[in-house]
Amino acid sequence: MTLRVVRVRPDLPAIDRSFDYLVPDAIAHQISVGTIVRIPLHGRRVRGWVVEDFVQPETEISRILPLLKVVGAGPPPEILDLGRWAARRWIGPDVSFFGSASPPNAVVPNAVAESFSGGAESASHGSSESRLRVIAWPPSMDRRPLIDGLLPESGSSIVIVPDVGRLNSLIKYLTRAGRVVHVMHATRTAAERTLAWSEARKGNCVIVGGRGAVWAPVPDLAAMIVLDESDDALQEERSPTWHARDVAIERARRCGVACTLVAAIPSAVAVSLVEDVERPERSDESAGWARVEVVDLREEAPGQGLLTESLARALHKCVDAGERALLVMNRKGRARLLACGACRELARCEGCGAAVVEVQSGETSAFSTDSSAAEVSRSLLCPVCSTARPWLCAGCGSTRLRVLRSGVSRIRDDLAALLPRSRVLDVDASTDVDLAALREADVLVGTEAVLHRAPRDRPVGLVAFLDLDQELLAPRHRAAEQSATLLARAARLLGPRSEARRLLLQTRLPEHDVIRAVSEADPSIAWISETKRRAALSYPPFGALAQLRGVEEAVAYAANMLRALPGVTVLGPVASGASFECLVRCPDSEALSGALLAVHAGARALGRIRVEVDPARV
DNA sequence: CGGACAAGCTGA
DNA sequence: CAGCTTGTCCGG
Repeated sequence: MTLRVVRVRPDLPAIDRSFDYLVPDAIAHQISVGTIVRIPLHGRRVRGWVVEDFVQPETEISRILPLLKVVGAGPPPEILDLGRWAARRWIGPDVSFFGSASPPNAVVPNAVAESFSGGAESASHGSSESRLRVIAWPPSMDRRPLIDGLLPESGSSIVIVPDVGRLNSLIKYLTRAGRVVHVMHATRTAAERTLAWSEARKGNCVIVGGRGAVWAPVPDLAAMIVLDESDDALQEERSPTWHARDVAIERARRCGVACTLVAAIPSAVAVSLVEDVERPERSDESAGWARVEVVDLREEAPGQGLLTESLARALHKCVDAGERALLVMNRKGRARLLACGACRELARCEGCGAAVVEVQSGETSAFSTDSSAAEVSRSLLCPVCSTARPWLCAGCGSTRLRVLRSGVSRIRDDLAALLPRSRVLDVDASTDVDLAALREADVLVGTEAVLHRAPRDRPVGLVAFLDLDQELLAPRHRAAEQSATLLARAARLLGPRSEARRLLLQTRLPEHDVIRAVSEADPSIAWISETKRRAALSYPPFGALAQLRGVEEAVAYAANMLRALPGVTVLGPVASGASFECLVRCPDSEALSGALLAVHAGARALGRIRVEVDPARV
């Protein structure tokens, strides 16, 4: 009788290798590739994944220890492979992907006889429909029938949805259509996610979830659908910065099944993957976008700040109709930049010279129904060195300070004055505002979080971006696409085109292609111009980007090594706060992975380097 | 990662 | 030279 030996990858990201273990007879029937086990390693007991079965051990059999126990079922072999692909693509440890593909709690493993013997996925359920489609679907056009139509009758499908808010109506719809739906979403409890994972393993179902759902262990994948494909929520923020859209495309390709990407304004990456972007009939398309009103800030009377005449008019109309208004503004706090009304001196810190900001004592209530702001005591604070200063000009001593740039809470007060009978509430992602308070509010003002947090109890009659240029011109290469996604989300809240409801955009760039695309209900204007821009810069999809960050020596060393490689362009390193960073560009992501992996091992000796492939900022 | 063991710094 | 820090190695 020969001893059964398995190769196990320990769940220790810093260890870049696997180890062999003996399989005790008592648990032999529960072990297969993917099974999560507990192993003894260097005096510790750690979790790991069986990555190979029936191996010929490399070390003497006498030194091999037995597995301690079976923790539970893990990802099927083909998902481990997909995880390895992602690990290379985004330069991360394979175990971080194995973790994403595993249930949060233990799942009883199948007996070996039951388990789907390898390649179940490769037995294509999608038949000849193995193709990639990109659909530009207007934000307010019901996409549920579209999705239902994309789901094959047999086999399992995975639907990735970044926007949790839309999840429930989709689930209800599909369930009513007779589908067996399981939800795999980070907002669910561990027990619920574990249950969905083990149900997915049985196949013949529809998995609906956030980005983590691309790893669902369905054995009979037949269709992959990614909704709001251009939404940044599909990308993991922490390294490895994997993107669910790209994993979905790869998984579908490997299984030979159809993959469909849907977005109001598809990303340049998505558009580059297909011959033609599919769109609804022109009349349906324009009906699916809210009416847009562009306010050219250059033509507005000076001194009124962001509360323009047009905005005031739209607000009154919305509030009078009993509908809710959402105002988006990405500057936090009160006045961010002040100047003396008498001598025009910029209000700066006497210590370090940084621009001081306005703070108020006794600033508490989220509601403000009056605007007796004069009675609130105001002072100045340096955001750099925290030096406080009284509310007066350092140059001439005048107390008449003029606001050059105002923040959310300042606008909230001005709105309260403009709409004395309405409740104005400011919202941001950090503060906890309870649902009751949100429901009572007639006007919500804050960062883009207002678009996510607005309750659905009342129709939204107005969404206004007070300073859209903040988004359009943000110093990130994806700024235009991010703005487009934001505008599409706003348009969705407003519903189909109607005379009354509108999307109001305040800007100094009324001719910007993202604004034109939205106001003309023609998303191609945005993706064509974005594609041109990317091509000119050799940015994705016309090249691959990564950002390296870490201590100076390590980044400098890596940058020099990379520069020496053919086809690699390196910008930097430059100091960024306490650390250093550089930008690496390659003709394609395979070349980028190859270059980074070649350098990574050597650079690690000099100190930790954080690698961000497809960085969202920069 | 985290323990083991080796080589380096300090102090009375 | 004990006693502690810092570095390098390695795991079945």
